Amino acid sequence: MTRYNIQETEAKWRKVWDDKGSFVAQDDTSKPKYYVLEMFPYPSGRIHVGHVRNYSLGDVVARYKKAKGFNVMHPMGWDAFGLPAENAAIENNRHPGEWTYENIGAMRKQLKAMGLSLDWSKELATCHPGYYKHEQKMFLDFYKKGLAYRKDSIVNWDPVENTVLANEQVVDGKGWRSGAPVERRKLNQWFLKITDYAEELIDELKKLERWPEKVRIMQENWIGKSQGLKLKFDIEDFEDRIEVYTTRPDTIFGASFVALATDHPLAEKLAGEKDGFKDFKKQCEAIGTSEAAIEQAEKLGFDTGYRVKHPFLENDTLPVYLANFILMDYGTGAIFGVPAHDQRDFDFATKYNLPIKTVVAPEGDTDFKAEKAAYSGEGALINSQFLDGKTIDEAKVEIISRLEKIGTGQGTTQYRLRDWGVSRQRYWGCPVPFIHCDACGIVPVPDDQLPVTLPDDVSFDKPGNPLTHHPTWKNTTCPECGKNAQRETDTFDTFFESSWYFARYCDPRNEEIPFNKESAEYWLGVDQYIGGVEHAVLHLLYARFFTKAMRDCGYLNVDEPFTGLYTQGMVTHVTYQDDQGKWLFPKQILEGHNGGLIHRDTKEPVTAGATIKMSKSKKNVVDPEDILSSYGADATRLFILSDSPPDRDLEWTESGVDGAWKYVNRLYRIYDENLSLIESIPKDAPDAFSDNAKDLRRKTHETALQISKDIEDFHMNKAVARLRELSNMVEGFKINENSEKWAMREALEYMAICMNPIMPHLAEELWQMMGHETLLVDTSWPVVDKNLLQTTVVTLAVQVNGKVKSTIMLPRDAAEKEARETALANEDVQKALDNKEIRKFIYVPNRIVNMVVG
RNA sequence: GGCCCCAUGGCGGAAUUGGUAGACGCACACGACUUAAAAUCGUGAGUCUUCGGACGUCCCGGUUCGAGUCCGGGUGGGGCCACCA
Repeated sequence: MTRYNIQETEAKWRKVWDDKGSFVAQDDTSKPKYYVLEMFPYPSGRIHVGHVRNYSLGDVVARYKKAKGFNVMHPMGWDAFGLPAENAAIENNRHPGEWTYENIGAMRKQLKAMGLSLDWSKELATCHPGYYKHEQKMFLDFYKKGLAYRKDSIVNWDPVENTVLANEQVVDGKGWRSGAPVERRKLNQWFLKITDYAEELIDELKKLERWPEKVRIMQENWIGKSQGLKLKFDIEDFEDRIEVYTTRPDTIFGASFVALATDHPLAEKLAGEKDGFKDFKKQCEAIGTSEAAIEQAEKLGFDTGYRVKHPFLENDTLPVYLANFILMDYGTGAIFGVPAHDQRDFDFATKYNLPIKTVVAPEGDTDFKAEKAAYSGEGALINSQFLDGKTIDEAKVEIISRLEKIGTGQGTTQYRLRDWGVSRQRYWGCPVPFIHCDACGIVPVPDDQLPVTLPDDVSFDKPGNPLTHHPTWKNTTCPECGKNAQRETDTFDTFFESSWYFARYCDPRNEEIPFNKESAEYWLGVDQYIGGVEHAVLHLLYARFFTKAMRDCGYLNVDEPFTGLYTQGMVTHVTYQDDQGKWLFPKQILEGHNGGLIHRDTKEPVTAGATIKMSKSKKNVVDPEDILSSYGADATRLFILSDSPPDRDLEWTESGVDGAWKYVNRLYRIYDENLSLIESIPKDAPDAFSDNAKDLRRKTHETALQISKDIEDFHMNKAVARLRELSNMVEGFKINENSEKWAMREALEYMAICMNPIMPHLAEELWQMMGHETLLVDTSWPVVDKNLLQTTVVTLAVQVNGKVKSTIMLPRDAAEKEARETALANEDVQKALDNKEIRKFIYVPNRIVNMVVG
């Protein structure tokens, strides 16, 4: 018996595929195309188990679709700009670029060890000037189209690091690295007008049928479309009017105050001179930006002393407050407060002793009063003059139409979505291609001067943006007037690069064009995109927006980037701690003689804790490189695809990988032991098959069919189970005659092809062992003979009063009479019937018999 | 607080979409091989049982000849968003 040498064999086949260019995609319109893409990795230095899961899943799809006759493109690249490179530069005194490219080299090697069917000829890195050049041009085109603009905005500013922080980098109101309290600062920043596409982005979600419902709902909520009313209030003794936005215009008669955001343009005008205004503003700003702080924050108000006229109540006026809970960047930055029907307004009114007027009552309770809390449920209008008795929806329509008639209000659609701020005060990103000129203002960099490249000689010894500190880089001349001017030193948010890379794979080496338009229109949208659900909103929304913006700037005629999306679950692992509570790596753990866990070196006892997402801080991580080198790629892939459905969390266990490894070896043994038996069998099928052979053939064809269904549904765990069922049958199959030999060979061939998406190296090796001259990767998915699938005899359950009492054998599609006779002839059934009268006889052919007895 | 998802043996999970619950695997037990262990192979197992059966898919109720699956109510767990008017 030969032993299966995993390392050698796997390396051998990877080389063969590589030398033959088996996975290099060509534009070929004679075949249906299939574009498989996994979210590209950030080159942090090493791949982690999440990557292994992501790329194993994608590879199953890519290899399967190739076998199914599709022209498959399955490329890989690197999301190479980002903060970690700068942090590494600071810590190790290295250039971010050098660090990044070194990491790419290391990770490419790791990925290649997985035997993925990737087209490496299309590899790209977003930090390459040949990549970001096109991105700069794209931004200029967006600018021309009015999709990019500058405005003042409030940002999280770290006063120690001298930089803007993303919301995620603010922890408990402090900078994540400096620990300094974050300030809110107004900065002039670049924005992309994603809000222009709010309607289309929300509308086209409906068309993305092959996206998880969950992700579509998340995007829908994020965009947050709401129907409402904009309404202008006249202020007594003041020339301006206050415009408010509400989604509950029906409650207008319950309004008891109007409130403005503290940074509303009118705030200063109305209250600027008043005592205590400055203190009030300071108090509001002191409240942190963290969620916890906001939640605990008390409602604060400042009475401006002004009053507005109620649009329907002649002599009624409402006080105008400034309030800390009103957001300037949603709606109009002003509201009318209805304490009885909005909890925030209720809290505010209680605090400042404002009237609480109930105007909506639950059905059948017209005397209802919202006394302890706001009531936001269904009901009918009360205390509202001409609205009384109407439902909320009817009242909304009525109010909007009346106000539109008198011209003080207008029904509007509002979105929660904000424009995308893309400026970052960072070095390792794509420079924003603009020039600041004292005379001409903001001037785009001319096309022939692109790309604006990053300087190599940078230092990170001072906090803040190295581009600003660079002695010469920002000095340039104005393209319009020729005078001295300065470059923009901000770089783009790194979500910028990932918003269009899927198109760049269509001619990634071309420096002249961002992508080949014709080719991109052939390949896009991505038929199957796979990645973590954590990108459900940001990346996936930005990429959708970019695609539409590129379309409108004439780049390509595609509406949506990803027609199919799959979001995979996380990989978890048990945590380990020693007696001192120190976290330990799984590979530091051994099982002691008494069954308890001990430390591999110190032999001290160890406790196993919760199973949670792998994280470096809890040390519950395994290094894919260790796993790949000891178990090989096939076993690793098999394990990761085996038990858990891909959208759920996967618990990594050492015994699980071990089991997968055993199965790889077992499969090899099955083939090795059977090959000599079937060697001499002629290619042509025999005229007749034994029953035994027929059973195997049925299982073989059924398995091929099931596995293809399972893969198409992303039920990789089920596909593995089917494969194991077939191999179990093959293993126990006794060969007595030629037709059985023939069926055995067919089973082994089909099984190898079905194995290929999951364990490609082994499958290729077995294929060769069976004497095939061509490669398995170039072999088509097996043809399923539907005639073999149906058995002539079916086993079906016989129930008495809904409880299974026995099973009977019947010819397929047997008539009811025969079913009844066979069922009644059954001893167990007779016993259960106990001579009682059969009141009803139910027979569903090939499914079930059920008898109801009295 | 809002929106969404989930609940099946000791564990991960299957179940033809309303038709024999527990496929496939992990862990376990016993047996074979071995001086022994590992590896490998074989056998067993939802629970209780007076060995006739009875019960069983988080709990309560409903629809149905028949419910893990559908409907109503609850409990528990998870995810996303969150002062969005």
